[in-house]
Amino acid sequence: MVKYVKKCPECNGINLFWNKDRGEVICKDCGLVLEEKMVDFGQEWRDFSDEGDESRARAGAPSTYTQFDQGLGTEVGRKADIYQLDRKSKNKFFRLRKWQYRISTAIERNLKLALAELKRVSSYLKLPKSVEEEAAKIYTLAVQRGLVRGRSMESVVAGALYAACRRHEVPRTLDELSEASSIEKKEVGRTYRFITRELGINILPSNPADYIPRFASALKLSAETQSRSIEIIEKAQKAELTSGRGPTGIAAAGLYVSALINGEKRTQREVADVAGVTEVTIRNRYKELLERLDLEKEIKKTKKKRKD
DNA sequence: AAGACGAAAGTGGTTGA
DNA sequence: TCAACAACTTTCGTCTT
Repeated sequence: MVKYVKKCPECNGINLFWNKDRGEVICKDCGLVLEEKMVDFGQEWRDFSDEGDESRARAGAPSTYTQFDQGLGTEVGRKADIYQLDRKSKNKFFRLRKWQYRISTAIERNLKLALAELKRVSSYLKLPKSVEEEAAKIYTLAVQRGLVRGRSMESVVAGALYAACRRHEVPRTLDELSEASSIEKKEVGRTYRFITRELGINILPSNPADYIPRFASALKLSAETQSRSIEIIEKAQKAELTSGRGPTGIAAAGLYVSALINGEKRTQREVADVAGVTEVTIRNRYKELLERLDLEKEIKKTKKKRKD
């Protein structure tokens, strides 16, 4: 596999490799396999590596996005390469190398800092490693596409983490991301939307049920209450009470009702605080749930029981 | 007195002309 | 680009437990 100094037309990533045996060029960032004929363009595709280097078997650490350069470095040429060049080419060569150096060091410095921040926020939120990796990947793509320009590095990190959480179905609220990264909630949401749109990823609305375990444990509710609230949410989804609504509000209302039914009452205030919505939103969802899912009987039942 | 309820006005984002 | 719009919030007064 030979590394090219050329950007991927799909994701604009710089990690393109030419597999000589197969005659394919593969982008390590988006997995795109470029058409063979692109290789034939010859001069467009500059190969700065020397053969011997690459044909040697290489066994290294697995490539990872949380390392700032994925464990792979790019360099324009070596000293040995230039002996065969005339003066003009030499100048060109040095110019190129200077630029390559400037660009790559700037990007690498940024990535180093950003990934440190990313790790900090991620561990603060106790996110799984897989999410951290995904976020690092998203951030790396964002940097390569120049999406960080005009935005603070921290907010892009927060946005990338938020996106990664959603893709792995371990959603955190914007409030939590905001608190962990000390970026305003609005800003996190804004950059999240921006980078997901620009990178063309994701866009599947998060499932309210994904929030239940975390909210429930924060409120010290029993496992029965948890599973009951998930049932309620599933019913609500079938009754089309969930589309267009904020998932956290639905999760909060479901949890509130099931707590009532199981005689583990929490105030609307408590649930609202944990879920990061207001009491009003809980009330609205709660009302809809009662109307459409006739849960009133069940609540009355538990009320009677408590009297006994 | 605390919690639940609901009306009214304001905010930020989406959508469609 | 702008206005209408839906969801959610803030605030506040009233009712219930």
